[in-house]
Amino acid sequence: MSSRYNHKEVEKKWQTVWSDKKIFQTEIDQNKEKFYVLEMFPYPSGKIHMGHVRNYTLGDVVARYKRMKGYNVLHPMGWDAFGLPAENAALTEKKHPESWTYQNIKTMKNQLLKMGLSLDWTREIATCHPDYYKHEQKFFIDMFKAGLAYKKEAEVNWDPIDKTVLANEQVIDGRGWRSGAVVEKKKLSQWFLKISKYSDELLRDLEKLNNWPNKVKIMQSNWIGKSTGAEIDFKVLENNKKIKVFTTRPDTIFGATFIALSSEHELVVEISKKNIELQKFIKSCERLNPEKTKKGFNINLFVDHPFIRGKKLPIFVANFVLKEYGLGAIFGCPAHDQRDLDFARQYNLEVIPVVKPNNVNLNSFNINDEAFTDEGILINSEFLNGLNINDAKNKIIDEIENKKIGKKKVNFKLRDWGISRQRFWGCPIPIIYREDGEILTVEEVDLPIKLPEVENFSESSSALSNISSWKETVCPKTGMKAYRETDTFDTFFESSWYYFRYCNSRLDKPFEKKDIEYWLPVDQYIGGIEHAILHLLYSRFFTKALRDLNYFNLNEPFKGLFTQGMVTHLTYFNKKGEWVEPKDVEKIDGQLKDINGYDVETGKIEKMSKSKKNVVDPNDIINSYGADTARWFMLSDSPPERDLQWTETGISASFKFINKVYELVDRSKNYKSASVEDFDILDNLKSIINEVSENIESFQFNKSVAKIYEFVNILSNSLSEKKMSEKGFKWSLGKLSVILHPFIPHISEEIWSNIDNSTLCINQSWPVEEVKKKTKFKLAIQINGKTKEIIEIDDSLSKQMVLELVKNNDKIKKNISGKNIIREIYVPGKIINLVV
RNA sequence: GGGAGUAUGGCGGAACUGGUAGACGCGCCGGAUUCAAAAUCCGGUCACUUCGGUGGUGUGGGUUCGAUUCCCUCUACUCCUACCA
Repeated sequence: MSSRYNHKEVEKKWQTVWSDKKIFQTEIDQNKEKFYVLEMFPYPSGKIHMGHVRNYTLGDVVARYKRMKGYNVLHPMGWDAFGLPAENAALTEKKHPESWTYQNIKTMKNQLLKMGLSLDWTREIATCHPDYYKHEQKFFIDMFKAGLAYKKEAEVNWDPIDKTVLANEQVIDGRGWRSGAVVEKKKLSQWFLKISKYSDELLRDLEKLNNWPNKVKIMQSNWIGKSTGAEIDFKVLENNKKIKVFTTRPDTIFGATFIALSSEHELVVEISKKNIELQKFIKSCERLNPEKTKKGFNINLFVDHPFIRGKKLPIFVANFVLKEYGLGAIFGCPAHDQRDLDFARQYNLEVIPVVKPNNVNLNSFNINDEAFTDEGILINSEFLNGLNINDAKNKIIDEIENKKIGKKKVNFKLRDWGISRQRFWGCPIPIIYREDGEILTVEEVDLPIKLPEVENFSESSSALSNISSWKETVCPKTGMKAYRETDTFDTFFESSWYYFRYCNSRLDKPFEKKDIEYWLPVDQYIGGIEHAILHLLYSRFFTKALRDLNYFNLNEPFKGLFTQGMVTHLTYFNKKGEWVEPKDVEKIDGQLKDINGYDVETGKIEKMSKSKKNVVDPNDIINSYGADTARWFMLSDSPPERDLQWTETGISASFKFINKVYELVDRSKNYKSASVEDFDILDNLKSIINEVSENIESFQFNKSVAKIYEFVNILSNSLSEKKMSEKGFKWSLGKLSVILHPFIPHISEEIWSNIDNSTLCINQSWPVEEVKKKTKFKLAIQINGKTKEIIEIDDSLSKQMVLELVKNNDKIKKNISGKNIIREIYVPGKIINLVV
């Protein structure tokens, strides 16, 4: 494609101007309303991908628009710089993860700079820098002192060949990704944060997040998993010990026919010490999927039924009872729980129905292979008989509390957040273990605990526990020998507070309270749906925890959230079934061929990924078409929340548009026109401008784009047919550059500079146009709801006058001749409907 | 199994609280320009049609003067979650 518009030159020029004039550097200004726009910061993996381009383009539209609307906009960027890929790269390249990371940051920053984003780069952060992570070491110490951080045993994935702990993503089909060895579960003592303390608040406050997608709120709410029920004690006959059970269906207690315990229940652990059969059973369950096979082991002990005198229930160890949920123990009521029923049938246990459907006769109701879990009426349940489920629940809970054998209980699925990672490239946990067994937090003056310098990074140095020179230390108080905690933080720790750090990223404290008060919460956060639960939940927790540690007074970090769709691309594969890169595919005589001339077929449209080879490199696109073209394509057609399909025709359409706009401006330089009546045209343009604004406000950028196409088409048409006055045309071009600005800022500045060389387009205020009320409108005439004719009428006409006009219309006359009009419905400004 | 969402031309997608279905872009067709092509510009483009019309928003039904929009049924696809007692 040829063009006189030189995107490389123009884009570079304006990027330099913005940067030289420090346009995007922001400071607190109490006279202006603030607006904090944030996109989820990238992991510095090497180069930016289309997902980043889409994410940051969306954010930039908001940031530039809000700025032109007069807000004091904070729009920062940084790097989520700790993580496993750096360790892997360090192993293969024999370099320190740090140098690999900073190299990537440099490359990716250059790529982002070329996109022309309105970022305040003076606030840039990299979470792997000690000036960043030293503050989170302080947070951890505060949390530890406040009882929010604690240590307990937890399982990790252990690779017996590499003798290393593996992250979940390093375990592929149960095997270590590097060694291929079958991964073992190993128990280690690890650090946890008490997010569960905030379960209720995290759930409740979701309701206040009005500018969050419902989908995300539902996902978080399910994850927190609140359920109300009861805790009930069962007494073991043989030894008088108590088994505590959690249930959401205490109303079915009279249908209880057995007790089931998880293999890690303390009673089971105790018994299994002396019972080899039980040990074998537990071992055999490890390889079973309980969803397919439910297995139990009868330990020949019984409990008393708390409400039925003399009734004994057998106790099983069962593979379908979860150890992490509730109390690791349940009572089985087979008639009203499918899992219990499956289990009962297998071990010939009693099935006693205690709830029957409302409209079914008691005699004709029985349980076969399907448990009855719907609403109904209590039966076979003494004092509960005849009640509905809800009333029965309340009554039995009262009874349980009266008898002091349990209580009403709210249970959450949410587990505490395990933050220990047995890795090198992460933030060290500031704890030392003294030889006398004391666990101490590192003194504040000794922070940061920096990562060690390591030459020739290798497997053996990939965990801090192997670096004894770093690990060994002395207690600063007593001089006793001590060693450091060698676990590092989960990288979600860094991303849980980076949005606070942007307020003043060079400060010696994590942040200043007054800055937080001005800038937070983030008004618009934008990122992928994949962070719906973990990152966003951890950040919400962190905010509440820091609030309780008196850092500030803020309840929620992100006021508005937007989750964008993925960037997808058609896949290609050859006869051998190998994926083929799009750039290697060519259409020859209607047949797709690869570079070797072999036939290629198209596969599904999928998310861009290296493995499917359907990736398009943003760098190539920006180099050959320019940033504006890439941005325009990202914003056209697809609504931001949906997936965007990358196509070659799409990108060239965007390129065409950019050039068309340039040509239009170029051709209009000597525009001369006799004085013409252009009120209608200008009015139309004005209402288009307002619609562009509305669509930006509601995050429907694809609709803004469509409106801008209309705007440009009108201008282009007016130019060739001389429909507008010189003054009107010049006005329109000015407005065009302004409304283009948030989307494609470079060409926008270029056009603006033709109009006014002394100011910048980014500094113009966003237009709000007054559109005169139309005096005429188009009225659709319907017969029985079907449109037959459209006429233009005056606004001031009464219904009677309109009716007369309509009935005298030739076409309508024909349609209604010989028929009776039963009803006439007139909606002014829209339709008139004659019912015949 | 549980939860959420989506379905409109050849394609991506518009249609405000029910009121002219298909805006805008792509593709395709025709024309202009050109020695020719690319690029560019102009026009057309839901289907059927006896050119009067008729049908049409995944399926079937309902409410209404009027339904892409509201209610019910079914189907297909996508995502999340999963023995959560």
